[in-house]
Amino acid sequence: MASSAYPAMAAHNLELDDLFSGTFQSVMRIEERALDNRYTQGLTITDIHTIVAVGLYERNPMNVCATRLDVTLATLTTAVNKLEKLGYVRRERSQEDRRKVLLSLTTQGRKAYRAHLLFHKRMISEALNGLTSEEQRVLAHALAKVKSFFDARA
Amino acid sequence: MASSAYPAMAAHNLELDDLFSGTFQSVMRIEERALDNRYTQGLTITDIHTIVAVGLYERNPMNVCATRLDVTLATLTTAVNKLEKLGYVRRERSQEDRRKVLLSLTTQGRKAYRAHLLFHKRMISEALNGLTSEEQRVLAHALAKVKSFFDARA
DNA sequence: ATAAAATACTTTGAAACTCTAACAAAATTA
DNA sequence: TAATTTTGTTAGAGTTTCAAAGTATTTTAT
Repeated sequence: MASSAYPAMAAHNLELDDLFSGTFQSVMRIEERALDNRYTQGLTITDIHTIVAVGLYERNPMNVCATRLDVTLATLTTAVNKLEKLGYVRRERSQEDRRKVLLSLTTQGRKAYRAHLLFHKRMISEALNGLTSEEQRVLAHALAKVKSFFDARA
Repeated sequence: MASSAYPAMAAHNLELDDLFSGTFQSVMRIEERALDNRYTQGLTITDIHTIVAVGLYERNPMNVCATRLDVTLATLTTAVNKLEKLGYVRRERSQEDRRKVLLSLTTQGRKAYRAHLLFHKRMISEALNGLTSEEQRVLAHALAKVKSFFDARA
């Protein structure tokens, strides 16, 4: 299961760089496995990300969702084609601006959203159980820092 | 640039769960942008991961590299086809066991490896500039714990 | 010793995800 | 009102991945 693709070392010798890559990959793998849920059956990680980008109780134009996902409109169109056919996402023409296609989640789509979110929260909170609250604080602080650093140059 | 696809919140309100997803995506995006380096031109993230899995001064059978990457042999075969053609990776039949194909990096492959590694280290160290070394220690410890938690159920 | 099974890898064919470029429709601007 | 911009879809192609079938080599069991 290839914990990290980088040479194996004792945990205390792993540098932060390797830890970040490794941890993220591990989380991703687990996330994929959680998709045989009753509410997310037959969906891929990409589908879930699309559902999340549509938003729980929002009606967003393609535009907005594509930006959230950092993909082109063409990509989102095909993604939505699938999810609309499967009954997770709804398409409506905007009345104010008839160029726009507004996306929203169906009831089934909201169930999938919540199932994924719940799983995610549970995973993370279990994983963090072993940490002291000091460790949790530092971890949150560091992650926020790393993220904002990267976002600043994106 | 879609920092996270999840609703925007102030950094201090972000939960660890969102931080993980968000940070991960941000790092990935930046990592991709760093690939127009002199030594990594024309390579994708996947290619870099493959190069890393081959190892700097190792001669590993396909088998081992595929496991490190958590992909099938078929997948690795096509990946190596490309990298061999481009001159980053070398294939040799093992003399001890002629079923085995041993992979190693060419000089060019090692340059790409080092360029990527350097970039990565620099990114992370810059990003963590604001943390005290004590905080960095705690962070490393916390990440290692989280990672091992996830690996245990992979 | 040799037949059967296992191992290591490649090839083939297909699916998922992505993009660019060309197109169409509606709204805005000149 | 004509030109431009915005919003989205379609068409065509590239990349990455896998499962299944096939090849070559080694190991195991008889």
